Amino acid sequence: MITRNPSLTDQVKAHIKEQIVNDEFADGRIPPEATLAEDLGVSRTTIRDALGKLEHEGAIYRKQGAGTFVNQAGLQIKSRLEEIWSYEQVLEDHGYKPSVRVLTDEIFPVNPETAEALQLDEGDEVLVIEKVFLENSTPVVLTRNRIPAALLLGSDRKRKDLPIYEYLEEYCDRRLSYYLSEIVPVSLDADQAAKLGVKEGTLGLSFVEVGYDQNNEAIVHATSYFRDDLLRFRLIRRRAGA
Amino acid sequence: MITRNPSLTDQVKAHIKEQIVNDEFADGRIPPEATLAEDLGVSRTTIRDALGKLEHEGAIYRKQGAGTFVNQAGLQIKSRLEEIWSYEQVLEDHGYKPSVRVLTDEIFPVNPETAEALQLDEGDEVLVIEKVFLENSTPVVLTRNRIPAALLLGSDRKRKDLPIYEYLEEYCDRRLSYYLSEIVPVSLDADQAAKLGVKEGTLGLSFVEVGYDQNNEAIVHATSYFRDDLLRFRLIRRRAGA
DNA sequence: AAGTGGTCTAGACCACTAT
DNA sequence: TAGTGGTCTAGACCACTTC
Repeated sequence: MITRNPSLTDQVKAHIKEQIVNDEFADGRIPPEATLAEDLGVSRTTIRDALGKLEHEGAIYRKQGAGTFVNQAGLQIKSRLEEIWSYEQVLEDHGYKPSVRVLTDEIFPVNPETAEALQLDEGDEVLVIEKVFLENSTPVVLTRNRIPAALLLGSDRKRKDLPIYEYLEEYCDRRLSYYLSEIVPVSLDADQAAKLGVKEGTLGLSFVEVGYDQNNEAIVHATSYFRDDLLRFRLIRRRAGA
Repeated sequence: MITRNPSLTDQVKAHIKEQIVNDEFADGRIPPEATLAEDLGVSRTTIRDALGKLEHEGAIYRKQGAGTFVNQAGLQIKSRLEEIWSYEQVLEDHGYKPSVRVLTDEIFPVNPETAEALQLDEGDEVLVIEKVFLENSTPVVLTRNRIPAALLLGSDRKRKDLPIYEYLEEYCDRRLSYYLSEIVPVSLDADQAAKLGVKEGTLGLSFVEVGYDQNNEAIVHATSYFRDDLLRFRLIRRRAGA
C-alpha cells in the first residue's frame, strides 16, 4: 500500500534494505535503477534517493557503469557514530537487554562550561539529569545532560528516564535536531568509575556535545562516558565532498 | 564560466560556501532556492543538491516553510571526523605547519590481525609504512599503514611520504573509496609514546580502520594514534534516517 | 555496442512557517 | 494567505564498465 509519510523514498529504502538483509539478491547484485523504478512503480529519482541513503549508511555500494551491490562489510556495523540517538537502542543493537537508572534529576546553578556551551549567563539555572544505562546489571554508559531551566514548561516532569530527545519534546516542546560532538579519551575519575562499576583510572571514551533544535538554538549540553570494553563505536569515513 | 567537471552541483556549492564565509548574506539568511536557481541559471534540483551537501557538513541549516540559514556553530568545526583524509590537511586546518617523517617502509610477513582485516593468508606479505606527522618539531599523529605486497605494481616507490590514498593510486593503481573505522581510547605504550614524544601511559585516541577501493576490496589496514592534547575530533550527529 | 549509474532539467504538488 | 522548503515525476544526455 502506497501512502505519504513515511515518504515514498523511505518506504523504498526500507523495502530494499529488507531484501538485502534477507539475502534476496543473487550474487549481492541489486537490480538496475530503471528496473527497480518500474517494478515498484516510482520514478527513478525516488529510487536513487533511497539507494543514496543506503549507500551513505554503508549497506550498499555503487560503481558507475557497472551496477549496485550489497556491502557485506558495511552491514556488520552495529552502532554508527553519526546516527546514535538513544543509548538504549545502541545497547539493543548490540544484543543487550538495556535498562536505565536515573542518578540525578535536580536544578542547579549553571557551571561556566555549560554556560558557554548553552549561551547562558552566570547565575542562570539548569536541570541536570544523570543516568546510567545498564545491560543486565552491568553499567555501560554514563550520561549527564544539562537543560536550561528556562526551557522547562511545567513542573510535572515524571518520565525522567526518557531518552533526552523525547524528554525535550515532552517537557520543553523542543525538537532536538543535531548534536555537535567532540570525542575525548578519558581516564575515569573516582566518581565516574564508581558509577560505571570499574576501577578509578580505567580508560574510557567520552563525548562532550551540544544539542541544537530546529532554530539552531543550543538546548542541551551532554557529557557521556562509555565502557570501552563493552561498547565500541564505528563509522564510515569518506572522501570529503563525496 | 560554466563547465562540466567539477559538476554543476559542486560549483554551486563552492559558490554559495564562498559567499557564506565572506559573510555576504544579511542576517545569515540564504536566498530562496527558486531565486538561487534563477540567479545562477541552473535548475532547482541542482541548487537543492548543493544546499543538501552544505547542510550535511554543517555550514547551513534549513527550516521547512521558513528558509535556509547560515550555521555559525557548524562553521567552526575544523576537522570533521567523517571526512578526514590527509592528516597534513587536518593539521593545516588547525593552523599548524605540518611535516611528515617516514619511520618504516618495509615488507614484512602479515600478522594475524592484518590478515583478517585484509582477507590475506598466513605467510602473505604486506608493506608496512609508519609515519609521524609533526607541527614544527612536535609529533601529533602516528600512523601505521599495511598494504598487501601483492598489490604493489613496481619497485620504484620513491614517494613514501605521500598521503596513503595518493600512494595507493600512484603505486597500486587503486583508488581508496572509504574507511571503515573504529574509535579506541588507548594508553600509549613505550614505543608509541616515544614516537609521539610523550610519556609512556599517556592517554590518546586511536583509529583502527580498513580502507576499501571501488570494488569494495580491502586494500589497506591502518592504525593511527593522536596526541589528544593537540588534536580534537568533532562530528555532527543527526537523527538516524534523516 | 549495450547496459548501468551520474548529472541535470522543468514542472507539479504538498507541508510547514510566518504574518 | 503568501512564501519557503520537501517530495516526486518524466525524461534527456553523459560517463563509465563490461563484453
